[in-house]
Amino acid sequence: MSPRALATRVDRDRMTMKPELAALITTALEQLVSQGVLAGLPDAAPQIDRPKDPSHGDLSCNIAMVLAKRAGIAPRDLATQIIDTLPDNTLIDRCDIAGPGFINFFVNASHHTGVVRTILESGSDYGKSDSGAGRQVQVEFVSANPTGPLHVGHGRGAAIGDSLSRLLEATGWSVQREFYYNDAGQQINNLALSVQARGQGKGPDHPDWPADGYQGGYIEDVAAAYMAGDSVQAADREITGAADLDDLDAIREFAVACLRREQDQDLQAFQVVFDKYFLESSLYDSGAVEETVTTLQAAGHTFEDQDALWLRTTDFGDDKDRVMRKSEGGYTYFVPDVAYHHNKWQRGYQRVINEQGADHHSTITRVRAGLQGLNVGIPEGWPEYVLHQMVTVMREGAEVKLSKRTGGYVTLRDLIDWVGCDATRYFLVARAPTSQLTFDVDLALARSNENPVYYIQYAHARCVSVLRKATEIAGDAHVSAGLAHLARLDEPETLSLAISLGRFPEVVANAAERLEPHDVANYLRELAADFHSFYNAHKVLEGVPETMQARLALVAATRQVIASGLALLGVSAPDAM
RNA sequence: GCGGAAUUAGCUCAGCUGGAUAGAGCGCCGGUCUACGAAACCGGAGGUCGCAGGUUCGACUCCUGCAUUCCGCGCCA
Repeated sequence: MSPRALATRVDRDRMTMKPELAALITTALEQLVSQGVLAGLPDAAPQIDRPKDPSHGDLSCNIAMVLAKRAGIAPRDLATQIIDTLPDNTLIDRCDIAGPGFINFFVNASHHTGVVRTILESGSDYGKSDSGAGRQVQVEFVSANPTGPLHVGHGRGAAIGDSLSRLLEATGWSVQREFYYNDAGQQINNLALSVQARGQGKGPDHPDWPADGYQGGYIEDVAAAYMAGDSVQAADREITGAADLDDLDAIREFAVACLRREQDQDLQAFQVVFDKYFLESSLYDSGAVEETVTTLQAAGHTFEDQDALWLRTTDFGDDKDRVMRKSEGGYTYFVPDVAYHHNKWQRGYQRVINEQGADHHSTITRVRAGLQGLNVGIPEGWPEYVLHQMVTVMREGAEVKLSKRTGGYVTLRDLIDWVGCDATRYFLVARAPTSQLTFDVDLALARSNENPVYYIQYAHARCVSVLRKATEIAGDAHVSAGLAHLARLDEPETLSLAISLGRFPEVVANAAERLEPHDVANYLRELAADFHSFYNAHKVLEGVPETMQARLALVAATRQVIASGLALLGVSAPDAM
């Protein structure tokens, strides 16, 4: 029977250990309050930790120390009273009081091994929760300008943003992934001028080369395609090169289509899919930009100075006021930005997360200020931001600064070509976004446990290999049969693997809550290590049948959790390597 | 100068809303296959958590100051 088939069984109590214990302790505290020992309950639920040292039990609680002072009782004495008052239960085998007043709980082994049943019954649903309750959240990420191929920074944004989206989905949110296309600003004119210049045979060294022209080799490709009358499929329409170097509008349209297509192909190779592409130009077409300006003026947050129109962002915490409309008449970028975010709000997204490079940090205050100025009820901290720091690429001990395609920055495509999609995604998401990231190409290519991607994927392949072998020996009934013998999973390596499997729902919930997907990457590394230790210590396909069956069930559960965890990172879980 | 981020073992990094003797991989030293995949495992050495104060039962974690590195600071996006 497959794990899928098992999932039809009665839905078990999926409550994890921490809240279960917290409830027991709260009951005890209520009892102590009614006995007059305590004056009242604490404000928050008791804090339950997993101690690092196994001799401190499976779970520990500091509540006695927290309440001791207010109760006028020594922490250790209060701990004793809490333990004595704890209701009867099957979760806890015994408790200790340790150090200054920690209560250490030793969980009944059947609760550890029982997770195997839960995992096999839940299948890919194991680890998911519904804390999001189906609420909508929009995640905007990548949002690169269509002026060149995606660089490694966009890659990091793509990896983090997509993984965040997956985490939010796993915790019950309804997620919309959006890409904002800056197709209307000055940089697009520079793009068109650059293509025009290339079409005229000029290079960056030519005296008439545009001032802020794009110098990458890809511009030559675009110019050549334009002159050859090639057709480019971009989003919903097809653009054909007009081959007319005087028609700047035609060049612009064609060039944007070319680069947009290239970015789409990069994202496809990176396994990232967006629900919506939002075009900046549409904000001008719909009048939303004008409307934003009018609204801000009407609200009295603007002033004119030196022929320019300014927004008094200092009223909303900015360190200086910002120009909205330049003296030459055009708008600065942040006006459409405000209009865009207002549009998100109007679309009903009460929660919006923007994932961007930290070099855009200064826009946060500005955009939020503009939104506050609109006075339409948008909360001060809206939208949320996740900022990632820079990525540098190392290869053979030296920083890589050049890319063939761009002549400059290293592209996402370069990384995918060098190390593959899986390794690229893993490495770009495995560090805290706030940390600068060094992408070591040689490490990502290594096929040993110095490379976490292969280490984790290898653990998955090993699981599959053992399960396959077991099926060859005696069909596929072993796994389900093992559920009756989980008590045999009692060796230290086996139990610690089971305990790690039991942590998965906490890890997912916590990573989603904190918007930090790298927690999942770290967890998987540890889980794989636990599995490899178990695997080396105990032969699965030997010994008495009941033990073998129980271990097979454990292996099947491990395979499921590794696969589910990797899926949250957008990394594949191969059956063989 | 202002704002943001960072500073933990030789290297690359974890450290969950403050919790017990600060963890992992690599590298280094030493072990484990007539094989359920050794792409693995086991053991050892290695740290004043940038510095100095403060908060408290308790600080890598919170607060203040300082130092260093990175990123922003345009009528660019």
